[in-house]
Amino acid sequence: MRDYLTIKENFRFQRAYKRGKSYVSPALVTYVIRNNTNNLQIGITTSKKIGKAVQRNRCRRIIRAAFSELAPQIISGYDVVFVARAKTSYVKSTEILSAMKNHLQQANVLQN
RNA sequence: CGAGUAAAUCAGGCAGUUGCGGGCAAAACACGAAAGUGUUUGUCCGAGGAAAGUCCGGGCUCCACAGAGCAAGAAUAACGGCUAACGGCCGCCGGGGGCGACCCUAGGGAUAGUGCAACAGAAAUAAACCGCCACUUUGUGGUAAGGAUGGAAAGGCGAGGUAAGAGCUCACCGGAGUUGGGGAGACCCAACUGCCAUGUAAACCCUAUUCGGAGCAACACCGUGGAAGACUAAUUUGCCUGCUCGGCAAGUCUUAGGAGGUGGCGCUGAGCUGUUGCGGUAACGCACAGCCAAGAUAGAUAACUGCCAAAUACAGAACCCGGCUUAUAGAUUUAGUCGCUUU
RNA sequence: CGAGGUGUAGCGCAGUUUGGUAGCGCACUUCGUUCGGGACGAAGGGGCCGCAGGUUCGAAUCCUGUCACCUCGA
Repeated sequence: MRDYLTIKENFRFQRAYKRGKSYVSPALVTYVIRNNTNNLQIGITTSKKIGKAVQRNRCRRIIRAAFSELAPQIISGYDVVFVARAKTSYVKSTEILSAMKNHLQQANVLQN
C-alpha cells in the first residue's frame, strides 16, 4: 500500500479552491491541483454547515474509507481536497466511492 | 383490567472480510557514530449518560500579597445535617396544589430611610361625595352600618349597644405581643392581653454569610534563522586600507524569545467495582476484597454483508474531578395510590 | 477557554433605562385622481414582542432557565 500525506496548511487549501479543477456531485466536491512534489497529498474539509461533531466525524470517516480504496490507483504529485456536503453524512461509503471514482477519472489522475 | 405517581437500569448484540489510534514484548529488516526512529509480527485496551451547554464549586499552574481590615462589586438567603467545596444533595419546618400515591416552592427585613401604585373610584395612605342622625336648616356638627370602582377601602362575621354609628362591648375566627410547655432548631401547642395604618425589596436599600486575579492557547523546558548586550587579553580570516592604531563582520559568552518541538497529558486518584459488613431515617461515612481500564494533536471506533420481531433516539473525550441544566427512540424492573370487576 | 451583543408586523428598525396606550418607514388591501399606469392623496388590515416558568394588581420592559444567530480576545 502506498503512503499519502495530509494537507495541513491553509494556503494550500486556498490554492486548491481558487486555482484547482473542481468536480461536483450531490454528496461530494473534489478539487485537484498539481503540487511540485512527488507525493500525493489529500485534505478533507467538513464545515460547520454540515452539522455538529458527530455528523462531521462521520463525513470524514466515510470519505477516508472511500479514498483508501482508490489511493493505490492515483498518480502522485497532486493535491486532492474533498469537501463534504450536507447530504454526505446520510450516505453510504459505496456511493461516495463511485462519486469519487467518477471525479478522479474526469481529472485524469487515475492509473489504468 | 384501566388511570396515574415515584425510583432505578440498559443505551444494541453476535459472526465474517477489509481497515484505524495507543501501551507492552521479542525478533528481524532499514536508517543512524550512538541514543534512538520507522516497518512487520504477537498480545492487551480503545468515547457518554449526557462526552453537550459552559451555569456553579474545586484540584493544578502562573501573577499579586506574604499583616489583617475598610470601601467597591458580585453571589446566596427558613432550620438541621452531608461534602474537599458549592448557588449541589439529604432530612425537616412554613406556604401552595392534588380524592390519593405524591408534587411545587429565590422562603431574611416594609415602625431604618427614600421611591412607586396607571385607569377606575368621593377618597389610595390619606378620607365625608352620596347616604344615615342631630341642631339655631340654602348651613354647622356627628357617623365608616350601606353605595357603583379597584389588586388593595382602615380585621371578618353575628349579637348587644346607640340619635345614627363605631372593637364601643362580647362569642367565634384571623393577626400581634407576653407567659408556660414540647423540640437540636426552624417551629408547634396552650393560656392571657387585646385590635395595633395596604402592597411592592426578582425598586433603591438594610442585615447575615461567602468571594484576590487569570486560565492548559495556563505554565515549564529545548529552540535553525533573526534581535539585544558583553568580550576581543591571545590567535586566525575578511572589509574600510598599501602599513600601524581603531572600527565592523566572522568567533566566544550571556539574555529574552517568534515559528516549530517536548513536557503538562492520564499517572495511586476527593479513582473504579462490590447480591460484602458496620453506623446513620437519608445524603453519606468507615472497614474489607478486587482492579488500574481511551489519551489523540486537523484529531483514532469505520466500511460492507448476514442473523436476532425491529436496530431507529440524543449525540463524539481534548488538563482532570463534584454537581446543575438541556436533548433523548425503544426496552426492562421495583415500590406505593385511585377506580372497576371477581373471590 | 473567556467576553459581549441581538431576537418586536412580510422586510428594516424605535419602544426596555424609569412596568400600565405596541409604534415608525417601506411593502400589502380598498377608494380617489388619470384615457390607462406610475407618482400623489385618503382610509384600513396584519403582532400570544424567540420559548418556558416566576415576581407583581398588571411584564415587550424586572428575575431565572433555555433556544437560535452574530461579533470579539487568548
